Amino acid sequence: MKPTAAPGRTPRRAPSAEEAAYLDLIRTADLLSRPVAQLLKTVDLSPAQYNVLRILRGSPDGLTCGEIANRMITRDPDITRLLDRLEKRRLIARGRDGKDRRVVLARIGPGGLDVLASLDQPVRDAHRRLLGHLGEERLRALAGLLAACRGGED
Amino acid sequence: MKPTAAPGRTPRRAPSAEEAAYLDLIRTADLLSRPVAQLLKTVDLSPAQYNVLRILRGSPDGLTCGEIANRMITRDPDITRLLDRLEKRRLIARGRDGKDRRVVLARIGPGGLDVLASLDQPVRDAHRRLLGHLGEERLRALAGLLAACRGGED
DNA sequence: AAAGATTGAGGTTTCAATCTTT
DNA sequence: AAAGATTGAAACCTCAATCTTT
Repeated sequence: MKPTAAPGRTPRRAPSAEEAAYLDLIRTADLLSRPVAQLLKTVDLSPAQYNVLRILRGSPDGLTCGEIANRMITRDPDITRLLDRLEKRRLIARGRDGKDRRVVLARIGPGGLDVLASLDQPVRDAHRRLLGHLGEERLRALAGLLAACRGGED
Repeated sequence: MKPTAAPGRTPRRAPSAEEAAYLDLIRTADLLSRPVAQLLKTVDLSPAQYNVLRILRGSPDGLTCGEIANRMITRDPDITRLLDRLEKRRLIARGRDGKDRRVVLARIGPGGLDVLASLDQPVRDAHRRLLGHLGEERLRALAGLLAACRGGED
């Protein structure tokens, strides 16, 4: 008996392994990022803003826009206005550098450190809740495969 | 000799395996989705719009907003305006259902099918270019791990 | 001219509130 | 009242053009 499609469903060629993995990857990232974004929203931070704060916490001497852009986990073509919003809330401070007056150094402030501190444990909990059931071994296998994905042509 | 941090870099506790995998996942999804989004932009489609068209191609009898939302690879809380834009370009058509006049059925049109047809090969090529170097075995392992990720608490 | 950052304009996303039909 | 879809307002993202300093 030949395979039959569900009603109203046009059968198409089987998806390639590449396409299947690609879709799984996007879908999974979206699914897992959502609860974290929800958590961040309780303190009115977008994932990108949170990412910037964590980057700046790691470099208390301050970083230029370009350096921040390089370290972002997600590409962002408008660091300026991202920093604008954080500065308006006094979570960070900005200033021109003394030597090269083209560059602007962004630094995290006490307010930013406080917000981050209040999020550290909840974020860790969320990660564990979302991925802890995989166990260390599979998590490392996953990390390895993802690194291999990023080593492709593009 | 005790481990020393890079200049200006505040050392922090080693990230948990969950956090590392989480960040890798988000980063990788962003990185891989970008070239595809670029390709779609050549025909003025966003990834979400492309996703809707593919979903509708699979169901020529039409689907309700709710059904479309369920099948989206990425969650979208505003299917209405997504469809608005596609309808304005005559890639899809919409109409109220006869029986239950609350529901709106969206159907793909000839224009939408044409755009999709023009994209099928380039999209396949992009997937292969991005992920083909992994090989079938690792791709399947990846798909399995991603499925396990989605089977978590949330 | 090039590097670094900012601004303007348009489209998109998001939440919540609303409208319509059951 | 509940399900299904639409609308309003505000924040956000993106591209290209601009400004400033080297």
